[in-house]
Amino acid sequence: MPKRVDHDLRRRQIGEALLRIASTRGLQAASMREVATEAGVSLRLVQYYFHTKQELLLGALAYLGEQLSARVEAHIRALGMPPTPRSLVYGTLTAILPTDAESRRLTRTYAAYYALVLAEPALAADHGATYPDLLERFLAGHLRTAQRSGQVDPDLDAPTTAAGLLALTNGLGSSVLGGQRDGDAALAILTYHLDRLFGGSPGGSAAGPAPEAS
Amino acid sequence: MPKRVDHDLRRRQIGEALLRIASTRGLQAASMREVATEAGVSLRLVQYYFHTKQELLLGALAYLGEQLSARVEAHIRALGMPPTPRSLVYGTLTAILPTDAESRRLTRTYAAYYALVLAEPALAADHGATYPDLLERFLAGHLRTAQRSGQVDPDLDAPTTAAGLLALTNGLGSSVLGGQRDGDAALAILTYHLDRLFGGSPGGSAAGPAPEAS
DNA sequence: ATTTTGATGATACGTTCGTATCAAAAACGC
DNA sequence: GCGTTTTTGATACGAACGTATCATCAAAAT
Repeated sequence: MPKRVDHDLRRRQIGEALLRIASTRGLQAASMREVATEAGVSLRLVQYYFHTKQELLLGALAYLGEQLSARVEAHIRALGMPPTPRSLVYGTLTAILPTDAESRRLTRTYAAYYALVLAEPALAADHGATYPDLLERFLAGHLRTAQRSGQVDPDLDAPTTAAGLLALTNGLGSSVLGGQRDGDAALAILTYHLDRLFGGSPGGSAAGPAPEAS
Repeated sequence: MPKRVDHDLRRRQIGEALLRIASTRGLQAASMREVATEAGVSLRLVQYYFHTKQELLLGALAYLGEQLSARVEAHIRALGMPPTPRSLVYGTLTAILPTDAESRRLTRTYAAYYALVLAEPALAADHGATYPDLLERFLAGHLRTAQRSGQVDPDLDAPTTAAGLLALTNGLGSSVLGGQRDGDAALAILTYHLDRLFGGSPGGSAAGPAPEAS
Protein backbone atom coordinates (compact mmCIF):
# COMPACT_ATOMS: atom_id res chain seq x y z
CA MET A 1 0.00 0.00 0.00
CA PRO A 2 1.34 3.38 -0.98
CA LYS A 3 1.33 6.81 0.51
CA ARG A 4 -1.60 7.48 2.82
CA VAL A 5 -2.85 10.99 3.48
CA ASP A 6 -5.74 12.19 5.58
CA HIS A 7 -8.08 13.47 2.92
CA ASP A 8 -10.26 15.26 5.43
CA LEU A 9 -7.23 17.12 6.70
CA ARG A 10 -6.22 18.19 3.21
CA ARG A 11 -9.74 19.32 2.46
CA ARG A 12 -9.73 21.31 5.65
CA GLN A 13 -6.41 22.97 4.86
CA ILE A 14 -7.71 24.03 1.48
CA GLY A 15 -11.08 25.08 2.81
CA GLU A 16 -9.51 27.18 5.51
CA ALA A 17 -7.34 28.86 2.93
CA LEU A 18 -10.54 29.96 1.24
CA LEU A 19 -11.90 31.23 4.56
CA ARG A 20 -8.73 33.25 5.06
CA ILE A 21 -9.14 34.90 1.68
CA ALA A 22 -12.83 35.51 2.28
CA SER A 23 -12.12 37.21 5.59
CA THR A 24 -9.65 39.66 4.13
CA ARG A 25 -10.57 40.22 0.51
CA GLY A 26 -14.08 38.82 0.28
CA LEU A 27 -15.49 35.74 -1.37
CA GLN A 28 -15.33 37.20 -4.84
CA ALA A 29 -11.54 37.27 -4.49
CA ALA A 30 -11.53 33.59 -3.58
CA SER A 31 -10.95 32.04 -6.97
CA MET A 32 -9.73 28.49 -7.30
CA ARG A 33 -6.29 29.76 -8.26
CA GLU A 34 -6.12 32.17 -5.33
CA VAL A 35 -7.19 29.48 -2.91
CA ALA A 36 -4.48 27.18 -4.27
CA THR A 37 -1.85 29.87 -3.80
CA GLU A 38 -3.09 30.71 -0.30
CA ALA A 39 -3.07 27.04 0.67
CA GLY A 40 0.39 26.61 -0.81
CA VAL A 41 -0.72 23.86 -3.17
CA SER A 42 -1.28 23.57 -6.86
CA LEU A 43 -4.51 24.46 -8.58
CA ARG A 44 -4.68 20.86 -9.66
CA LEU A 45 -4.81 19.68 -6.07
CA VAL A 46 -7.67 22.00 -5.21
CA GLN A 47 -9.54 20.47 -8.11
CA TYR A 48 -8.53 17.07 -6.86
CA TYR A 49 -10.12 17.50 -3.44
CA PHE A 50 -13.01 19.70 -4.52
CA HIS A 51 -14.36 18.69 -7.88
CA THR A 52 -16.23 21.95 -8.26
CA LYS A 53 -16.14 25.39 -6.73
CA GLN A 54 -19.55 25.00 -5.16
CA GLU A 55 -18.22 21.97 -3.32
CA LEU A 56 -15.34 24.06 -2.07
CA LEU A 57 -17.61 26.86 -0.94
CA LEU A 58 -19.90 24.47 0.87
CA GLY A 59 -17.06 22.60 2.50
CA ALA A 60 -15.43 25.79 3.70
CA LEU A 61 -18.76 26.98 5.06
CA ALA A 62 -18.98 23.85 7.16
CA TYR A 63 -15.48 24.51 8.52
CA LEU A 64 -16.50 28.06 9.34
CA GLY A 65 -19.44 26.74 11.33
CA GLU A 66 -17.15 24.42 13.27
CA GLN A 67 -14.74 27.25 14.03
CA LEU A 68 -17.58 29.39 15.26
CA SER A 69 -18.96 26.67 17.50
CA ALA A 70 -15.50 25.99 18.88
CA ARG A 71 -15.03 29.64 19.72
CA VAL A 72 -18.36 29.86 21.47
CA GLU A 73 -17.56 26.81 23.54
CA ALA A 74 -14.10 28.08 24.42
CA HIS A 75 -15.48 31.48 25.37
CA ILE A 76 -18.02 29.96 27.67
CA ARG A 77 -15.38 27.80 29.30
CA ALA A 78 -13.14 30.84 29.78
CA LEU A 79 -15.78 32.42 31.99
CA GLY A 80 -15.34 29.72 34.60
CA MET A 81 -16.66 26.33 35.46
CA PRO A 82 -19.27 25.30 36.14
CA PRO A 83 -21.03 27.73 33.80
CA THR A 84 -23.85 29.82 35.19
CA PRO A 85 -26.85 30.89 33.09
CA ARG A 86 -25.35 34.32 33.07
CA SER A 87 -21.93 33.18 31.90
CA LEU A 88 -23.53 31.00 29.25
CA VAL A 89 -25.47 33.90 27.78
CA TYR A 90 -22.63 36.34 28.24
CA GLY A 91 -20.05 33.94 26.82
CA THR A 92 -22.14 33.02 23.83
CA LEU A 93 -22.83 36.59 22.82
CA THR A 94 -19.36 37.97 23.43
CA ALA A 95 -17.93 35.07 21.47
CA ILE A 96 -19.64 36.19 18.28
CA LEU A 97 -18.81 39.86 18.76
CA PRO A 98 -15.79 41.01 16.72
CA THR A 99 -13.52 42.18 19.52
CA ASP A 100 -10.22 40.56 18.63
CA ALA A 101 -8.42 39.37 15.53
CA GLU A 102 -9.95 35.91 15.52
CA SER A 103 -13.52 37.02 16.07
CA ARG A 104 -13.10 39.73 13.48
CA ARG A 105 -11.94 37.12 11.00
CA LEU A 106 -14.84 34.84 11.84
CA THR A 107 -17.51 37.52 11.64
CA ARG A 108 -16.09 39.02 8.48
CA THR A 109 -16.10 35.62 6.84
CA TYR A 110 -19.60 34.98 8.07
CA ALA A 111 -20.73 38.29 6.62
CA ALA A 112 -19.19 37.40 3.27
CA TYR A 113 -21.06 34.10 3.19
CA TYR A 114 -24.22 35.78 4.33
CA ALA A 115 -24.20 38.04 1.28
CA LEU A 116 -23.44 35.13 -0.98
CA VAL A 117 -26.30 33.10 0.42
CA LEU A 118 -28.66 36.04 -0.01
CA ALA A 119 -27.84 36.10 -3.71
CA GLU A 120 -27.67 32.33 -4.11
CA PRO A 121 -29.94 30.64 -1.55
CA ALA A 122 -29.21 27.20 -2.99
CA LEU A 123 -25.81 27.29 -1.27
CA ALA A 124 -27.10 27.06 2.28
CA ALA A 125 -29.78 24.44 1.85
CA ASP A 126 -30.42 24.19 5.57
CA HIS A 127 -27.17 25.16 7.22
CA GLY A 128 -28.00 28.84 7.26
CA ALA A 129 -31.41 28.60 8.83
CA THR A 130 -30.77 26.09 11.55
CA TYR A 131 -27.56 27.32 13.10
CA PRO A 132 -28.79 30.72 14.30
CA ASP A 133 -31.97 29.01 15.37
CA LEU A 134 -30.03 26.63 17.57
CA LEU A 135 -28.14 29.52 19.09
CA GLU A 136 -31.36 31.33 19.80
CA ARG A 137 -33.01 28.36 21.46
CA PHE A 138 -29.84 27.80 23.45
CA LEU A 139 -30.00 31.35 24.76
CA ALA A 140 -33.74 31.19 25.42
CA GLY A 141 -33.31 28.03 27.46
CA HIS A 142 -30.69 29.55 29.72
CA LEU A 143 -32.65 32.75 30.05
CA ARG A 144 -35.56 30.73 31.29
CA THR A 145 -33.27 29.01 33.76
CA ALA A 146 -32.06 32.40 34.95
CA GLN A 147 -35.67 33.48 35.35
CA ARG A 148 -36.47 30.47 37.48
CA SER A 149 -33.50 31.17 39.75
CA GLY A 150 -34.51 34.79 40.10
CA GLN A 151 -31.62 36.37 38.21
CA VAL A 152 -33.80 37.68 35.40
CA ASP A 153 -37.18 39.37 35.50
CA PRO A 154 -39.70 36.49 35.19
CA ASP A 155 -42.14 38.76 33.35
CA LEU A 156 -39.88 38.79 30.32
CA ASP A 157 -40.65 36.59 27.36
CA ALA A 158 -37.60 34.38 27.12
CA PRO A 159 -37.68 33.50 23.39
CA THR A 160 -38.31 37.12 22.44
CA THR A 161 -35.56 38.33 24.72
CA ALA A 162 -33.17 35.73 23.38
CA ALA A 163 -33.96 36.69 19.80
CA GLY A 164 -33.44 40.31 20.73
CA LEU A 165 -30.09 39.65 22.35
CA LEU A 166 -28.81 37.68 19.40
CA ALA A 167 -30.04 40.28 16.94
CA LEU A 168 -28.51 43.01 19.06
CA THR A 169 -25.17 41.23 19.07
CA ASN A 170 -25.25 40.63 15.34
CA GLY A 171 -26.18 44.24 14.69
CA LEU A 172 -23.39 45.45 16.95
CA GLY A 173 -21.00 43.16 15.11
CA SER A 174 -22.04 44.65 11.80
CA SER A 175 -21.39 48.14 13.10
CA VAL A 176 -17.93 47.10 14.23
CA LEU A 177 -17.07 45.53 10.89
CA GLY A 178 -18.48 48.59 9.17
CA GLY A 179 -16.11 50.78 11.09
CA GLN A 180 -18.80 52.64 12.98
CA ARG A 181 -17.30 51.77 16.35
CA ASP A 182 -14.58 49.54 17.71
CA GLY A 183 -15.00 46.20 19.41
CA ASP A 184 -14.67 47.59 22.91
CA ALA A 185 -17.45 50.10 22.35
CA ALA A 186 -19.71 47.35 21.03
CA LEU A 187 -18.84 45.15 23.96
CA ALA A 188 -19.68 47.99 26.33
CA ILE A 189 -23.10 48.40 24.75
CA LEU A 190 -23.74 44.66 24.90
CA THR A 191 -22.71 44.38 28.54
CA TYR A 192 -24.82 47.43 29.35
CA HIS A 193 -27.89 45.61 28.08
CA LEU A 194 -26.89 42.30 29.62
CA ASP A 195 -26.27 43.87 33.01
CA ARG A 196 -29.66 45.52 32.89
CA LEU A 197 -31.18 42.17 31.98
CA PHE A 198 -29.43 40.29 34.75
CA GLY A 199 -30.32 42.82 37.38
CA GLY A 200 -26.83 44.11 37.93
CA SER A 201 -26.04 41.57 40.63
CA PRO A 202 -23.40 38.97 39.73
CA GLY A 203 -25.90 36.40 40.99
CA GLY A 204 -25.68 32.83 39.81
CA SER A 205 -25.54 31.21 43.23
CA ALA A 206 -25.44 27.43 42.95
CA ALA A 207 -28.16 27.24 40.36
CA GLY A 208 -28.87 23.92 38.73
CA PRO A 209 -26.79 22.63 35.86
CA ALA A 210 -27.64 23.95 32.46
CA PRO A 211 -28.21 22.22 29.13
CA GLU A 212 -25.19 21.66 27.07
CA ALA A 213 -24.05 23.42 23.89
CA SER A 214 -23.55 21.35 20.80
CA MET B 1 -30.26 73.77 -29.66
CA PRO B 2 -30.78 70.05 -30.08
CA LYS B 3 -32.21 67.30 -28.00
CA ARG B 4 -31.89 67.90 -24.30
CA VAL B 5 -31.96 65.12 -21.78
CA ASP B 6 -31.75 65.23 -18.01
CA HIS B 7 -28.45 63.54 -17.43
CA ASP B 8 -29.11 63.14 -13.72
CA LEU B 9 -32.35 61.37 -14.52
CA ARG B 10 -30.64 58.99 -16.94
CA ARG B 11 -27.94 58.25 -14.43
CA ARG B 12 -30.59 57.56 -11.85
CA GLN B 13 -32.49 55.22 -14.14
CA ILE B 14 -29.35 53.25 -14.84
CA GLY B 15 -28.21 53.29 -11.24
CA GLU B 16 -31.57 52.05 -10.04
CA ALA B 17 -31.42 49.24 -12.56
CA LEU B 18 -28.24 48.14 -10.84
CA LEU B 19 -29.94 48.35 -7.46
CA ARG B 20 -32.74 46.17 -8.74
CA ILE B 21 -30.29 43.51 -9.87
CA ALA B 22 -28.36 43.75 -6.61
CA SER B 23 -31.49 43.23 -4.58
CA THR B 24 -32.49 40.06 -6.39
CA ARG B 25 -29.33 38.42 -7.66
CA GLY B 26 -26.60 40.21 -5.73
CA LEU B 27 -23.97 42.69 -6.76
CA GLN B 28 -21.78 40.08 -8.41
CA ALA B 29 -24.57 39.56 -10.93
CA ALA B 30 -24.66 43.26 -11.70
CA SER B 31 -22.33 43.39 -14.67
CA MET B 32 -22.35 46.37 -17.00
CA ARG B 33 -24.15 44.32 -19.62
CA GLU B 34 -26.78 43.09 -17.18
CA VAL B 35 -27.38 46.59 -15.91
CA ALA B 36 -27.84 47.80 -19.47
CA THR B 37 -30.37 45.08 -20.16
CA GLU B 38 -32.21 45.72 -16.91
CA ALA B 39 -32.34 49.44 -17.64
CA GLY B 40 -33.51 48.78 -21.18
CA VAL B 41 -30.62 50.64 -22.75
CA SER B 42 -27.50 49.69 -24.61
CA LEU B 43 -24.24 48.80 -22.95
CA ARG B 44 -22.75 51.76 -24.70
CA LEU B 45 -25.08 54.13 -22.91
CA VAL B 46 -24.18 52.76 -19.52
CA GLN B 47 -20.57 53.45 -20.39
CA TYR B 48 -21.60 56.89 -21.59
CA TYR B 49 -23.11 57.92 -18.26
CA PHE B 50 -20.74 55.99 -16.03
CA HIS B 51 -17.23 55.95 -17.39
CA THR B 52 -16.24 53.12 -15.10
CA LYS B 53 -17.96 50.48 -13.05
CA GLN B 54 -16.76 51.91 -9.80
CA GLU B 55 -18.50 55.14 -10.74
CA LEU B 56 -21.67 53.19 -11.37
CA LEU B 57 -21.42 51.36 -8.07
CA LEU B 58 -20.82 54.58 -6.18
CA GLY B 59 -23.60 56.42 -7.94
CA ALA B 60 -26.08 53.64 -7.30
CA LEU B 61 -25.03 53.54 -3.65
CA ALA B 62 -25.92 57.22 -3.38
CA TYR B 63 -29.34 56.52 -4.88
CA LEU B 64 -29.82 53.70 -2.39
CA GLY B 65 -29.09 56.08 0.44
CA GLU B 66 -31.66 58.53 -0.90
CA GLN B 67 -34.27 55.80 -1.20
CA LEU B 68 -33.60 54.71 2.35
CA SER B 69 -33.88 58.23 3.70
CA ALA B 70 -37.07 58.79 1.78
CA ARG B 71 -38.58 55.64 3.22
CA VAL B 72 -37.65 56.58 6.75
CA GLU B 73 -39.22 60.01 6.30
CA ALA B 74 -42.38 58.58 4.76
CA HIS B 75 -42.69 56.01 7.51
CA ILE B 76 -42.39 58.64 10.19
CA ARG B 77 -45.00 60.79 8.47
CA ALA B 78 -47.33 57.80 8.23
CA LEU B 79 -47.38 57.58 12.01
CA GLY B 80 -49.15 60.91 12.27
CA MET B 81 -48.34 64.56 12.51
CA PRO B 82 -46.91 66.15 14.46
CA PRO B 83 -44.46 63.35 15.21
CA THR B 84 -43.93 62.37 18.84
CA PRO B 85 -40.59 61.12 20.14
CA ARG B 86 -42.13 57.69 20.25
CA SER B 87 -43.38 57.79 16.67
CA LEU B 88 -40.02 59.12 15.50
CA VAL B 89 -38.15 56.24 17.07
CA TYR B 90 -40.78 53.70 16.13
CA GLY B 91 -41.08 55.01 12.57
CA THR B 92 -37.35 55.13 12.00
CA LEU B 93 -36.73 51.59 13.17
CA THR B 94 -39.72 49.98 11.49
CA ALA B 95 -38.79 51.73 8.26
CA ILE B 96 -35.52 49.84 8.03
CA LEU B 97 -37.02 46.49 8.99
CA PRO B 98 -37.75 44.22 6.01
CA THR B 99 -41.48 43.75 6.44
CA ASP B 100 -42.78 44.40 2.93
CA ALA B 101 -41.53 44.12 -0.63
CA GLU B 102 -39.95 47.56 -0.73
CA SER B 103 -38.14 47.31 2.58
CA ARG B 104 -36.97 43.83 1.69
CA ARG B 105 -35.53 45.18 -1.53
CA LEU B 106 -33.83 48.04 0.27
CA THR B 107 -32.33 45.93 3.02
CA ARG B 108 -31.24 43.22 0.65
CA THR B 109 -29.49 45.77 -1.50
CA TYR B 110 -27.94 47.36 1.54
CA ALA B 111 -26.67 43.97 2.67
CA ALA B 112 -25.12 43.37 -0.74
CA TYR B 113 -23.29 46.69 -0.59
CA TYR B 114 -22.26 46.04 2.97
CA ALA B 115 -20.43 42.88 1.96
CA LEU B 116 -18.83 44.65 -0.97
CA VAL B 117 -17.60 47.47 1.23
CA LEU B 118 -16.18 44.98 3.72
CA ALA B 119 -14.06 43.51 0.95
CA GLU B 120 -13.28 46.82 -0.72
CA PRO B 121 -13.34 49.62 1.86
CA ALA B 122 -12.25 52.19 -0.73
CA LEU B 123 -15.78 52.16 -2.16
CA ALA B 124 -17.47 53.82 0.79
CA ALA B 125 -14.95 56.54 1.53
CA ASP B 126 -17.17 58.21 4.11
CA HIS B 127 -20.70 57.34 3.07
CA GLY B 128 -20.75 54.12 4.98
CA ALA B 129 -19.57 55.42 8.30
CA THR B 130 -21.57 58.58 8.54
CA TYR B 131 -25.05 57.48 7.58
CA PRO B 132 -25.63 54.93 10.37
CA ASP B 133 -24.01 57.41 12.73
CA LEU B 134 -26.52 60.06 11.78
CA LEU B 135 -29.35 57.65 12.31
CA GLU B 136 -28.00 56.73 15.70
CA ARG B 137 -27.64 60.32 16.83
CA PHE B 138 -31.11 61.04 15.52
CA LEU B 139 -32.51 58.25 17.66
CA ALA B 140 -30.48 59.23 20.71
CA GLY B 141 -31.73 62.79 20.51
CA HIS B 142 -35.37 61.80 20.45
CA LEU B 143 -34.82 59.26 23.18
CA ARG B 144 -33.45 62.03 25.34
CA THR B 145 -36.51 64.12 24.56
CA ALA B 146 -38.72 61.22 25.55
CA GLN B 147 -36.78 60.93 28.79
CA ARG B 148 -37.31 64.60 29.58
CA SER B 149 -41.05 64.24 29.01
CA GLY B 150 -41.19 61.18 31.21
CA GLN B 151 -42.03 58.60 28.56
CA VAL B 152 -38.72 56.77 28.94
CA ASP B 153 -36.80 55.80 32.06
CA PRO B 154 -34.43 58.73 32.67
CA ASP B 155 -31.82 56.40 34.15
CA LEU B 156 -31.14 54.93 30.73
CA ASP B 157 -28.11 56.06 28.77
CA ALA B 158 -29.64 57.53 25.64
CA PRO B 159 -26.73 57.02 23.18
CA THR B 160 -26.20 53.47 24.35
CA THR B 161 -29.91 52.70 24.13
CA ALA B 162 -30.10 54.24 20.68
CA ALA B 163 -27.13 52.22 19.48
CA GLY B 164 -28.72 49.12 20.92
CA LEU B 165 -32.05 49.76 19.22
CA LEU B 166 -30.43 50.34 15.85
CA ALA B 167 -28.25 47.26 16.21
CA LEU B 168 -31.25 45.24 17.31
CA THR B 169 -33.20 46.36 14.27
CA ASN B 170 -30.33 45.61 11.92
CA GLY B 171 -29.85 42.21 13.47
CA LEU B 172 -33.53 41.44 13.20
CA GLY B 173 -33.43 42.51 9.58
CA SER B 174 -30.57 40.14 8.91
CA SER B 175 -32.51 37.28 10.44
CA VAL B 176 -35.47 38.07 8.22
CA LEU B 177 -33.37 38.20 5.07
CA GLY B 178 -31.67 35.02 6.16
CA GLY B 179 -35.01 33.29 6.35
CA GLN B 180 -34.87 32.66 10.07
CA ARG B 181 -38.20 34.40 10.67
CA ASP B 182 -40.63 36.53 8.70
CA GLY B 183 -41.07 40.24 8.84
CA ASP B 184 -44.04 40.15 11.15
CA ALA B 185 -42.19 38.09 13.73
CA ALA B 186 -39.27 40.51 13.62
CA LEU B 187 -41.64 43.45 13.94
CA ALA B 188 -43.25 41.81 16.95
CA ILE B 189 -39.86 41.42 18.63
CA LEU B 190 -38.95 45.01 17.88
CA THR B 191 -42.24 46.39 19.19
CA TYR B 192 -41.89 44.19 22.26
CA HIS B 193 -38.63 45.91 23.11
CA LEU B 194 -39.89 49.34 22.13
CA ASP B 195 -43.01 48.97 24.24
CA ARG B 196 -40.92 47.95 27.20
CA LEU B 197 -38.70 50.97 26.59
CA PHE B 198 -41.60 53.40 26.33
CA GLY B 199 -43.27 52.13 29.43
CA GLY B 200 -46.11 50.29 27.80
CA SER B 201 -48.43 53.31 27.87
CA PRO B 202 -49.21 54.81 24.46
CA GLY B 203 -47.97 58.06 25.99
CA GLY B 204 -46.84 60.88 23.73
CA SER B 205 -49.51 63.44 24.57
CA ALA B 206 -52.39 62.95 22.13
CA ALA B 207 -51.76 59.29 21.42
CA GLY B 208 -50.93 58.70 17.80
CA PRO B 209 -52.83 56.43 15.43
CA ALA B 210 -51.72 52.89 14.87
CA PRO B 211 -48.95 52.25 12.33
CA GLU B 212 -50.02 51.41 8.88
CA ALA B 213 -49.00 48.47 6.78
CA SER B 214 -47.69 49.38 3.37
C1' DA C 1 11.93 -2.35 -5.81
C1' DT C 2 7.50 -2.33 -7.22
C1' DT C 3 3.06 -0.61 -6.84
C1' DT C 4 -0.35 2.46 -5.56
C1' DT C 5 -1.68 6.93 -4.24
C1' DG C 6 -0.81 11.79 -3.63
C1' DA C 7 0.75 15.93 -5.90
C1' DT C 8 2.49 18.85 -9.53
C1' DG C 9 3.01 20.86 -14.11
C1' DA C 10 1.72 22.85 -18.31
C1' DT C 11 -1.81 24.02 -20.96
C1' DA C 12 -6.10 24.62 -23.07
C1' DC C 13 -11.28 25.58 -23.85
C1' DG C 14 -15.15 28.33 -23.61
C1' DT C 15 -17.20 32.23 -21.09
C1' DT C 16 -17.66 36.39 -19.09
C1' DC C 17 -15.86 40.47 -17.51
C1' DG C 18 -14.54 45.75 -17.85
C1' DT C 19 -13.09 48.68 -21.10
C1' DA C 20 -12.25 50.76 -25.54
C1' DT C 21 -12.90 52.07 -30.44
C1' DC C 22 -14.52 52.59 -34.43
C1' DA C 23 -18.91 54.26 -36.73
C1' DA C 24 -23.79 55.53 -37.77
C1' DA C 25 -28.46 56.53 -36.58
C1' DA C 26 -32.14 58.79 -34.15
C1' DA C 27 -34.24 62.48 -31.70
C1' DC C 28 -35.23 67.21 -30.96
C1' DG C 29 -34.77 72.59 -30.32
C1' DC C 30 -34.12 76.18 -33.20
C1' DG D 1 -33.92 70.99 -42.17
C1' DC D 2 -29.70 71.96 -39.69
C1' DG D 3 -26.93 70.97 -36.21
C1' DT D 4 -26.16 69.27 -31.88
C1' DT D 5 -26.97 65.87 -28.73
C1' DT D 6 -28.29 61.44 -27.43
C1' DT D 7 -28.33 56.70 -28.34
C1' DT D 8 -27.26 52.65 -30.53
C1' DG D 9 -24.52 49.22 -33.09
C1' DA D 10 -20.95 46.00 -33.85
C1' DT D 11 -16.90 44.50 -32.30
C1' DA D 12 -12.54 43.87 -30.20
C1' DC D 13 -8.98 43.48 -26.61
C1' DG D 14 -6.75 41.49 -22.72
C1' DA D 15 -7.61 39.43 -18.53
C1' DA D 16 -9.60 36.27 -15.28
C1' DC D 17 -12.70 32.80 -14.39
C1' DG D 18 -14.18 27.49 -13.71
C1' DT D 19 -13.21 23.41 -15.62
C1' DA D 20 -10.83 19.83 -18.05
C1' DT D 21 -7.02 16.94 -20.00
C1' DC D 22 -3.06 15.44 -20.93
C1' DA D 23 1.51 13.56 -18.71
C1' DT D 24 4.90 13.27 -15.07
C1' DC D 25 6.98 13.20 -10.49
C1' DA D 26 7.27 12.09 -5.51
C1' DA D 27 6.41 9.36 -1.67
C1' DA D 28 5.57 5.49 1.17
C1' DA D 29 3.82 0.84 2.47
C1' DT D 30 4.42 -3.80 1.22
